[in-house]
Amino acid sequence: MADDSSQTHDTRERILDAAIEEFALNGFKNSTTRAICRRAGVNNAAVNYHFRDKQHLYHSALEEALARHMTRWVGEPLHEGVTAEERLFHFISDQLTHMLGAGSPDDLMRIVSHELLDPTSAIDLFVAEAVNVVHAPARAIVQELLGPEASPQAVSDCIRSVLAQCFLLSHARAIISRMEPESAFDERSIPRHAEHITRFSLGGIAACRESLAHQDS
Amino acid sequence: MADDSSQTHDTRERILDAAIEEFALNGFKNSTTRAICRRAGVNNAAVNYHFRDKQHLYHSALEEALARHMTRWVGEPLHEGVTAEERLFHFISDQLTHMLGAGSPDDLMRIVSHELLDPTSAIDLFVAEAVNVVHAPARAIVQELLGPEASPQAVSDCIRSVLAQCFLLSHARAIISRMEPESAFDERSIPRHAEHITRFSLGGIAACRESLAHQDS
Amino acid sequence: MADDSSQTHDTRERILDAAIEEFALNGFKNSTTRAICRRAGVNNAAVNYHFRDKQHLYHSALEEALARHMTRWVGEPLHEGVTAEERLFHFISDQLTHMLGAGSPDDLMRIVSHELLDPTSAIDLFVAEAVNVVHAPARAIVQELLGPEASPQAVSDCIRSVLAQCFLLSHARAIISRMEPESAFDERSIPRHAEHITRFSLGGIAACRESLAHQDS
Amino acid sequence: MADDSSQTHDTRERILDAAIEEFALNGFKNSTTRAICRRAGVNNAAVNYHFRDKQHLYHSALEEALARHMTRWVGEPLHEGVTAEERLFHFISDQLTHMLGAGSPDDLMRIVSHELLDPTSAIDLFVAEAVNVVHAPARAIVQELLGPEASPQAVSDCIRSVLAQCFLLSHARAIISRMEPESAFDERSIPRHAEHITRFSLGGIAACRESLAHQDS
DNA sequence: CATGAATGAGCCTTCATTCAT
DNA sequence: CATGAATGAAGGCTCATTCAT
Repeated sequence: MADDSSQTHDTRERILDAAIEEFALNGFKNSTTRAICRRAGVNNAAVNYHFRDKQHLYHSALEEALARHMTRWVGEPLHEGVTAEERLFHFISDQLTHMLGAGSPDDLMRIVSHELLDPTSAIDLFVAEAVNVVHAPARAIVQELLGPEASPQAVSDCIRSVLAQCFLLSHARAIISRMEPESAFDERSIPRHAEHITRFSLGGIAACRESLAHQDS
Repeated sequence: MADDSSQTHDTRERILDAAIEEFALNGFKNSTTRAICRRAGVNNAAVNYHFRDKQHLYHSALEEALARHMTRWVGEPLHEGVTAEERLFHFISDQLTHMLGAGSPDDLMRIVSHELLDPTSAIDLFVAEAVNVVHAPARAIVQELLGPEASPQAVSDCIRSVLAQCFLLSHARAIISRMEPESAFDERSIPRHAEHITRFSLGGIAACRESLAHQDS
Repeated sequence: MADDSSQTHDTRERILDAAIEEFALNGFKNSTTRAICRRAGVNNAAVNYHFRDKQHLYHSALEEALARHMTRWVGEPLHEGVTAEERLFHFISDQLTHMLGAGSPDDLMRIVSHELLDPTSAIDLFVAEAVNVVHAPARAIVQELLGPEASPQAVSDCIRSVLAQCFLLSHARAIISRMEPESAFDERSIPRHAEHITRFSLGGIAACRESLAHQDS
Repeated sequence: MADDSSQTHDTRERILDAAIEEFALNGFKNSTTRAICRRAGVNNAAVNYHFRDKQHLYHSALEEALARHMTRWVGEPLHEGVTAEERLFHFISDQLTHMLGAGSPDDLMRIVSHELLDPTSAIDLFVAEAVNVVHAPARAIVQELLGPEASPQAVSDCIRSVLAQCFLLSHARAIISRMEPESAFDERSIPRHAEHITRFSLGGIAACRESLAHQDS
């Protein structure tokens, strides 16, 4: 009976779960409320009752997915005295873990990808989140590596270069795994990728720092 | 008769043109044969008559788009005696031009992105093209920069790091332009981005080369 | 307890108020219980709770509207010694006031109009009311004007002719105001219309009286 | 086979027929395209294919109903030398015939009534038709009866009084037949009603003429 | 060779109603 | 006494496809 009541009452929750999965699979327009309701095991009209609209359901689903992502992302602050290089490695590992790790983070990435292809008003949610949760910590690390005189522009360029490498692994998986079947793509390969990206990025940032130094003098 | 055949060819061709643009904009499922036919100025039934199916039209459109892209990508081989650094810069500039440049190349990128999200059998076409047209020249350059002893694995990792930076600019445009409105994103900004990516990548590759050296010894 | 009962009564009453307005505006089928409940500020299920049904609510609303109309229509009996002509003018003015005057009388007219188009069993309520409240006084006046020998048939014909002129102003307002934008249609124009209708009707009744006289002789 | 082809090809026509009947019965909002298509024996999507929209179907149906009405309304011009009184009787008989006569004219009247209760943009069609086909001939007759000095306002008032009596018979049929069951309402009663309305109206117009004369002097 | 006409499936939404609390 | 939650039915519309010509 406890099971029954819990099963009965969280219709809203179940719709959100189903919506996140469905929107991740097919994007906004290609997802159907019917499929979402079927997946959630509720009546078709429930979507309109609880969320007014397919649009509003989408927004609610995005916010929910982001919220879940944030709670999981504890972002354990590194101990004092850790070098910027080590923090960069940690940051990259975190990114890869959240992008490639099993479970719903992948849903969020797919939703982002759909938004990138077909931006709706919801994309602003991601921009805000990206700025606060990803860009801010990255900026601290990269600024330290580039030196205090590095312009915001230069820092942004390097952050993009770092994130791009993480992002590609998640986004182009379909092609990469076809081109290089030998490079495994499961969770166990994350450290290997993190190492390469860190090494490559440290070299890249160092090169940029040198270039800036020459430019100034 | 010449008139008739040219007219016939025109219809098919016009549908293909329209389909490429439409599929690039909206992906496969979100594109409607109606919109394609309206854009092409032909009857709704023409798609089914000439291509049997929406699916078959999609595949034909992809092949056509790829073919056009290949013919345009003459890939003028660089003169002998050019340093690997210069060739890398050229390669990156080419990539950015084809990804960000106005016109149909962007169409192809969008189609690729859609395929990455929702792979169909058509994705193999892109894999083959990526290997032949993009990866092969990149491999030559990076191998030279990494040194002859660098393993294929190491080379692939670096190629990915380079391409990732190009790809992000094209794919995450929607977010980047919202996060950094100051960084222009038109064709004129390509040289600036190419310079940064080249510098960053050269530094990264150098770091990887050093690491390999240490590892070996 | 007094508080509770007044609260209860309030809910039912508020639903009735809202229902009358809504049914007047949109008729039975085009009115939604949702809109009624929203307007009344009560829960959606309240309609079914208090009135079992949309149908039953409709009948209750009609009865309520009629009852309110009756209490308002005190029909102040004219002083003795007033001529039939003056009483006719008064009668016509009354009709126009109740048909065109602002406020709920108009609601009742609209409900009647809807019933005329789509008669339900509720129409009998209106027939009874029309006979008692409208037709009876009119009959007295017209009979006096037509003369005592006038047949009920002749009297009914003339009553219809008089009422028709009043009714048209209320019912065809949408067309008339478009055809003759200059003739104002607010409450202030009632006397002007009443004068014309009275004059026209007196002439018409006189003509009928003459005709009856010729027929008899 | 001739039957089959004629049956097959006039889908548009059959939809229009069904739409006129359905809209006459239920008005615009309460009519469903499904019911119309069922009645017409065609697919649900046929409405959208042939008329784009429920709205556009409505307009097309109105225009068709009006056109049919016009062709039937041959309006045989009266011979010269006919008195205005006789022409008025003819006019009123025509109106009653078209309002009460069997067949589709009733459909048109019901659509008009629905429009009067819930005006849409389509009401302008009726206004135009009313002006041209009904008001213009009536104005000629009434002006002659009222005398050349009668103001347009006075003429309009009398026209309304005449038309109101015709209109009531068609519109309030549901109540009248309940109040006076003895007065038959079929086509055979038209002459009797026409006679009364003519007599009443001639008397009314005469009274107005006298009043105008007094006013002037 | 090509097309106008027609169709069945499916989508999003609204509505009146019911039920458990 | 009253309500939030949930539902089945239905409605307008779009889409890819087929068919007769």
